[in-house]
Amino acid sequence: MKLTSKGRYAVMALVDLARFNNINPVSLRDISLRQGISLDYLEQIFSKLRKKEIVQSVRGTQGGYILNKKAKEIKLINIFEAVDEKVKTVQCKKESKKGCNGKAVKCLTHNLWDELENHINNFFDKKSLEDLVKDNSERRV
Amino acid sequence: MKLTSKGRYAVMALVDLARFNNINPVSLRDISLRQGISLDYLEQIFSKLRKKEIVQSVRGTQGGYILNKKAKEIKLINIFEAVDEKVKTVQCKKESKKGCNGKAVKCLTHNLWDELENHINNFFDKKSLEDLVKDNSERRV
DNA sequence: TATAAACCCGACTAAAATAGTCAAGTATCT
DNA sequence: AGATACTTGACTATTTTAGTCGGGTTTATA
Repeated sequence: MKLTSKGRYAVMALVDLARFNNINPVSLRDISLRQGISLDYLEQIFSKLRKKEIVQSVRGTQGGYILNKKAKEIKLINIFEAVDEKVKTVQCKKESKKGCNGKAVKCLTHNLWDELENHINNFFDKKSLEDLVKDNSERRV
Repeated sequence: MKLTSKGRYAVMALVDLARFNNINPVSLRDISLRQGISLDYLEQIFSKLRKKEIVQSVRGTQGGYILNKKAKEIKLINIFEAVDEKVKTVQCKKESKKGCNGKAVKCLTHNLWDELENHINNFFDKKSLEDLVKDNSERRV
């Protein structure tokens, strides 16, 4: 059970962006340099974040990205969903009226995985980008 | 972020085993048939479970596996650990005194991933095999 | 108005992880 | 002796991940 780089990078990049998100847009180049993430990869990630309206882009020289909402209103879950990093605990998600894996009954542990999914998503639901930025500045004092 | 089949199968198989774990050992063949898991794959999984002393094997005809502890004492976390299904949220785990990724500072989100890991492991720590078996028999009433 | 900085987009690919399969055993009950 | 079942290690196909690459388009500014 592991978190992929895509999700991790997305969060790291947005925390970075949020910290510098004053007047001017922040370029991916800067984020790339500060966070050590490949620029090309960042572009892919931000393309998704933009489509889900988490960030806005500003094209042209001096362009970059800005947050599209307040940091407080951007939850981890929104970020992960935007980059297709959902929590998946079972294959048998389609719930075809009956049970899992084509069988007539729910698999023995179906409830467990549902619970686990909720447990994790609950964590992602609570944490906002603002929380992360705060955590970080506090730690530096 | 997803759970792999190995971990999922391990739990499913052990719940199955726990339910039939009366006097006689339970053969992997039976578990394989009941749970729809490849026998060869189950063998790999049980080899690990045995090495970590979660189950005991009984060889020969009428052989199979039995739990090596009470179902109450087997926690999900023990099962996942046994089959190498740990929760990994960061690459930079080696904590080389200083920070992550060879840099001098902890990455912006390091604390977050630690928290997440704890949150998930906490769930795995609490759930025992007994809980799962109970859940299941209650649901059938 | 030319240029460079930056976003935009889709296709491609190497490496790693996953989810098995396969073959050849050994132990034990009947 | 034969069948059942565990034991072990090597092999492999598939999928996913984590990028790379090559071409765009937009816009500030010199």
